[in-house]
Amino acid sequence: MTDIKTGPNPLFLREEELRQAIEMLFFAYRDFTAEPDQILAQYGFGRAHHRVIYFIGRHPGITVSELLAILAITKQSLSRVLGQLVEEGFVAQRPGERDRRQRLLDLTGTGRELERRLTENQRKRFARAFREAGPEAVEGFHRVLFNIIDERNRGRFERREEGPGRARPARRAAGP
Amino acid sequence: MTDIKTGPNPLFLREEELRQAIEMLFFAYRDFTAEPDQILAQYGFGRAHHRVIYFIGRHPGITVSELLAILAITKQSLSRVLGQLVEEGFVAQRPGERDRRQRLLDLTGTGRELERRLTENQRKRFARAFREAGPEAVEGFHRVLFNIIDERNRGRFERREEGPGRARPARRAAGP
DNA sequence: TTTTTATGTCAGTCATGTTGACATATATGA
DNA sequence: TCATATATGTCAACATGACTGACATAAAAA
Repeated sequence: MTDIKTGPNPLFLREEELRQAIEMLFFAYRDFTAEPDQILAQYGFGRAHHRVIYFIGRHPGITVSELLAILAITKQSLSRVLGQLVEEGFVAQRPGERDRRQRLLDLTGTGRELERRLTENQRKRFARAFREAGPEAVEGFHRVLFNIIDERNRGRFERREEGPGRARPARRAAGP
Repeated sequence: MTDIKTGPNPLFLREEELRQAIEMLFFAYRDFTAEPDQILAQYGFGRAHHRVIYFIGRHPGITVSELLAILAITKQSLSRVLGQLVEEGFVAQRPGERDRRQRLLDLTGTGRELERRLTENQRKRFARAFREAGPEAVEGFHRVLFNIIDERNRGRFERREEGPGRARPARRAAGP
């Protein structure tokens, strides 16, 4: 029943390693969002505004549905936040060209400015962490975090080694 | 003004790498908490309850102040959540021995059970991610995430290579 | 004995999510 | 062309988990 010759129980070590990972993710996420949250508060905005600004900046001309799909919130939730951003001049909208029901979203100058200010903070935090941890650690970080994400959400981080324009075939559901 | 001979602008690549990291953290955290959130909902609890249960399980006999320090929320916020957990029999309290003002907190059997159920989910997710990414990646993940956390919160993750009981000297504030 | 500390409580507010129901304009297919 | 589906918006109500501010109590410490 009892291991002989082994020092501390390896199952315990594994358990401890996993708990450390869980806690690190908790503290990292909290510290990672704290400073942007403070900046946002100056504008009367919250973290939800940051997410909207971020993804519009990342995907100029994104539609409302696409944004909803990324954020995975209800349209009612988005509407409040997005409405404020439009009204206060951080986000501009224009009708879709092929489909005029769509609202295509873009950041205004002011919006880009705020986006830069918010994201620069988080970029710098990662830049520092990457620098201090070294390039191999960065690769490892990427690999682990990629596997933490639900499979259905990994598409945007897929490494494309294939030639351009070559759509990757849909991954089969796990199985033989 | 324009780089000759270099392919894609390396500054752009770096920017892209940093943005990917930012987004991965967002999606990972969301997916990581989604399943426990669903379990909690069955009990009428939320993520805040999970955090309280988790840290009481991790530090049996923890005081209210210590818990507040870890969670970094106000006592009013904690009080609601903790109150429910006590009332519904997931957390037990006893007065401190040396200081009878203190409330020492422990999980009950039911509490431990729920804690296990919640955390097992997250542990498994990390176990799978670690397995698929490999041990070197795990080390890298740890190094990067450690550096993402605010310095003042890193203590709990410090690798202690020194002998037991040997307190590590406080790190000097950066500077010459 | 006075002051500080650990904790609790009441009351109100805010940000961000939810559900459900219904409205409108446009696109698309039979 | 007409019917249906889609993209989006809006109103209303509610839940969670944070916040601030003010005040209360018991026990420890000076």
